[in-house]
Amino acid sequence: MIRPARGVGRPRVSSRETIAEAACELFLEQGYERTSIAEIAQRAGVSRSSFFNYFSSKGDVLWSGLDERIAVAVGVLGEPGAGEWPEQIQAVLATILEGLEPDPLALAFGNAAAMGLEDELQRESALRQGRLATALSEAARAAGVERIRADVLGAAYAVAVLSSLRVWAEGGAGHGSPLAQLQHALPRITDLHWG
Amino acid sequence: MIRPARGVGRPRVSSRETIAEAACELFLEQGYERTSIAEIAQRAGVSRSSFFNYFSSKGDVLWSGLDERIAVAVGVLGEPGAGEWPEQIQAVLATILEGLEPDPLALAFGNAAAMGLEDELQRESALRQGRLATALSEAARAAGVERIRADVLGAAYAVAVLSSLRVWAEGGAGHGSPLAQLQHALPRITDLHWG
DNA sequence: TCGTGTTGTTGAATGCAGTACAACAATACG
DNA sequence: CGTATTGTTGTACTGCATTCAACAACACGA
Repeated sequence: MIRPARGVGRPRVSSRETIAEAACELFLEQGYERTSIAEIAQRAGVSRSSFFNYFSSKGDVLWSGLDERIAVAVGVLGEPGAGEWPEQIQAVLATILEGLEPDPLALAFGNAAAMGLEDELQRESALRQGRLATALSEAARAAGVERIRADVLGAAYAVAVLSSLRVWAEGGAGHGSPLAQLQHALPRITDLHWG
Repeated sequence: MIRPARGVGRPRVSSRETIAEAACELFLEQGYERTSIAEIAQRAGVSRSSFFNYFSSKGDVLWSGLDERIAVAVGVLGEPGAGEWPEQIQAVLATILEGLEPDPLALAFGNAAAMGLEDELQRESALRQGRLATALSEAARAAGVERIRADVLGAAYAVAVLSSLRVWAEGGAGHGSPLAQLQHALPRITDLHWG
């Protein structure tokens, strides 16, 4: 994590927010692929080296926010007994989307065409979906659910989370909340627990 | 596509099979990440440039076989009326795994640890799963299924296909067939069509 | 036999992502 | 004022992927 500017050592000159803003501007102006890290750094007023002090990759600018939330959720799902009841699982999933504000990722979903991001988003979304699905499946299996059913369950929940996020972001990320979308989707999946 | 060696023009010196074999040898010896395209080309007896005449990337060596099958399936799913009945969808999915023989991808699944491929496989599997899921969801929606249910349905079917492939390959890819795995998984999902 | 068109091979050059690292700058603290 | 700590920067390097021009090997017809 990034330490506070005040304290020991040289204070930071920039911030994740500043760099992310510069990056998003460029993504909108000329597309994601056509924007190099060097350009982002230049617009943000730092060196290319420093970019990597704030983000580990270009994609990290878009995904770091969601990734942190997913990592927390995956951690919780790994604890014993986390997959016993549908309510438990659904509560964990809610924490992923809870209080989510418009961020670079939401902007990317909302302007995927302008940024030339359709493929990239599909690709990276699938990765997060897979991560979540795996954790969910393992939690379900630990609770005694048979493997294939657990896989289906995990995939269904994971797609619901990512879909909710996408729908919310495509709508402009100003109106409503991704949680509302999720609450609408979850009941359909609950049936899968028993069958 | 690659044209036959006999015909007009200079005949090919190598083949996808030759290069794929060289690549797999190196993957097993020293891992996937640690193997550069230059090394693969050298072992296969061609230049680095020529590698790209046969494969579009290092990952393509592993995935081109499955990608072609998925592309066909996605094309079929895009035709009108392709998602009307569960039997239709399941028949299309069967064509993806039908007659699949041990190939670089199966070898990779079976030796993921030795090749240091766990992350890469998770990542790339998720991408294919997402592609399939999208096509399936759209076919279901075209058949009148409500959106969220269609998404869940598509995700469930897609994970079943990829899981079947993985289970088969992890078992050595010699015994059984991935189709058998799929036949075992599909009935659990059929319920989702009606709810 | 000799062009000619077609196709495959090769090397060189380029741009970009990501990593490693050493030199240097700016702060707090004793 | 020295020292430890932390942030910034430039440089160099590896590797992926693309582009392009030059060249090589074949079939075919004149």
